[in-house]
Amino acid sequence: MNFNAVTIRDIAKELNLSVSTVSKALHDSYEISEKTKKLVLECAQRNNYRPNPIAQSLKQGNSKSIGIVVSTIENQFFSQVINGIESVAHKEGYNVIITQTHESYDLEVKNVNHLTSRSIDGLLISLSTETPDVEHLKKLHAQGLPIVFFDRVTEEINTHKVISDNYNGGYDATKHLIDSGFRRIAHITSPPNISITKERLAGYKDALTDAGIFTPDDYICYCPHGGRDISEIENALNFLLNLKDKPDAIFTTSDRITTTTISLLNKLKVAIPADIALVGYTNTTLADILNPPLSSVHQQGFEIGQKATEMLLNLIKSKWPVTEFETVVLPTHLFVRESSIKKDKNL
Amino acid sequence: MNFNAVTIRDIAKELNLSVSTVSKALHDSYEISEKTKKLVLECAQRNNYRPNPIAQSLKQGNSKSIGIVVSTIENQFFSQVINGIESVAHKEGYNVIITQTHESYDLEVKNVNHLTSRSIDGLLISLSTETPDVEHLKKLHAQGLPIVFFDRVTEEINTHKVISDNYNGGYDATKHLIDSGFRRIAHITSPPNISITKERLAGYKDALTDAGIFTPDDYICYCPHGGRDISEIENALNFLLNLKDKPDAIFTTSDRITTTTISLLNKLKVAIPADIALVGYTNTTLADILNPPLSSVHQQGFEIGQKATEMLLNLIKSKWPVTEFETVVLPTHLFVRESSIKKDKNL
DNA sequence: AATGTTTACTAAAACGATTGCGTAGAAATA
DNA sequence: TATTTCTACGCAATCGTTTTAGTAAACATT
Repeated sequence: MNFNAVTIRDIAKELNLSVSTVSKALHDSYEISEKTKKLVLECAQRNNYRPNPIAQSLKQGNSKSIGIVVSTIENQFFSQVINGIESVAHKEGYNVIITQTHESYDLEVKNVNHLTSRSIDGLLISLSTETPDVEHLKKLHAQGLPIVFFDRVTEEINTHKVISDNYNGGYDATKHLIDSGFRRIAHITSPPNISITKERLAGYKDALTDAGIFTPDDYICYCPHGGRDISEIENALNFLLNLKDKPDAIFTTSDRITTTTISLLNKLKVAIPADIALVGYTNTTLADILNPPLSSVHQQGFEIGQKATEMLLNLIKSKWPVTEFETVVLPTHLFVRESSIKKDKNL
Repeated sequence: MNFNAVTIRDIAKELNLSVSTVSKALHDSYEISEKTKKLVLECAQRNNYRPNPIAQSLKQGNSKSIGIVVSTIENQFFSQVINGIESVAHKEGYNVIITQTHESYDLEVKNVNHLTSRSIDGLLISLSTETPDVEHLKKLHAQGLPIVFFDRVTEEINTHKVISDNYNGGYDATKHLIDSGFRRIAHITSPPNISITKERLAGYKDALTDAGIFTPDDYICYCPHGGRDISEIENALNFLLNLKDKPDAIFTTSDRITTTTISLLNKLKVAIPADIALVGYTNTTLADILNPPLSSVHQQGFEIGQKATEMLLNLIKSKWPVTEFETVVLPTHLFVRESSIKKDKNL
């Protein structure tokens, strides 16, 4: 049931004009007299006529909408990215269709299929943690669908990418902990297959190496689902807290892992930072009022969204197949709060 | 640039068949011989043919997608609602287009127009705080667009609605504060024009009245933009804290107002709950690890989304104009945490 | 053999908007 | 008056798919 019954044809009938005259009048064509234009416009207004965009899309061969795939919009980083995307897309008359993978590969494939089968003009995607390969995207990319990756990218597809400076984010967070006097710094992170994990981990490792601190591999814990399930982080913490050389600080990646870690440490009566200091990778606007206020690496979510969308729209609008691609890296910023300030426990 | 060039016509040409034969073969019609079907299917596969959904939509008169209008997805309540919406919509093969008003009336009108001009089959909307009237929706409703309101509803349009039990949420929160020994309970809330404000306010007032507590009107502060700007809450708090009969507790509505209130009180060194107790209306998953852990009225966001979508899909699928509408009210749940527990300040 | 039935396909008309081309009638020009 | 030019509009094709209404040819029935 199409609720909007008023078509260009209805107007034509009502005014005893041809369909093409009405269409041209609505487009303010020079071929139509002012009198007729006025007549048509008035009639369209009165009947609340709205051109059927589906018909327009069919005619024009584009849908003026772009698809977004993220893990979950509950993650403030992603909702900030989406705001950035919208700010650019809407300005250019593009609509945005948001889908969530909840870190599942299955859902990612389904969403991508759904989006392309709804005829999007381009795709913005941050890969799911569980995505083992990108064949589903390679095919589309080969067919000419403009794709821009952001946040979690893949090297297997050559296209534009926008990421945070994850390496330096990881380096800075770790160095800050070192500079604050911590030496046994653990790392709880997402699965090792996704790009952000590797990059942040590399930063973490290099900061430690540069400071001459040896860190056992035991200190690095991976959460298979990126912290989707509390148990993943419970396991990691149990493991870390039971090590004979218990860490005195933890560097966590991702919103979910970070906030869940605080929650669990609080529950376990492990004082932050007295017993264990914490620096997270998170964009939550609540970092300031958490208990304790959370030191965190902040990413320019909004800007990432903006940049990615600009690049995507360039691809979409390009008349020629684009072969030169670039990867934009935006800086991260470390906010130091209480959770990483060395305190004497007995103070 | 449509990236998918292969049409049903291409296949027809390649196999020397008619377009209709190909279409029917792809739809496994009984009119087509097995041999031809196999031929067509193989050819479609080989050329990676995918039906153009826009053409299908045009033909079928529906777009299989529903529009959502919320104030902002950064608000966890709304992202939870959206998850609920998606869970139902996707199961039924419907796509979802999310738009944000950021509490602006202008954006609400724009988004609604954009959505309907993108041919949605139905609309799920929570009104913006700044929306003065619903003429833009009345028109569409009159034209037969299926609409379901949730959260912030209007009485001026007769259709399905799904809301939280805001009255009881307000009542319970206030009663809890009273039972905890607080007597001077202020209320910081959204503008008085939106439904949730009125309902929660009524609950707040009744709880006080029922307890025989007189409360001056001064104790009720409205944030014109629903707390979008920090200054709104700063003003409210300044006002409340400078009253000669300073409140000993505050009941706040909405995620934004609640979390900003904590943040500001912390900054002002006003101890929660020792100086001022706090109960908020919020769905943040971080309530537990805030400083202090926040007592809050929790709404069934996911379920609201589910229910609203079920009702919308019923409207969409109905062959007959629906005239009997219902308003579903889902219970809220008060989580008591530290922020509202009476404490002797000098303890 | 004449008629009915089935099989397997095609032609053409939708869906709604856009647009190149054609043209009647008015106006301008020769 | 005859011819050209303009003006203002209509016709018909188009986008890709679906669907209704056919129709030849093969087969079966009487």
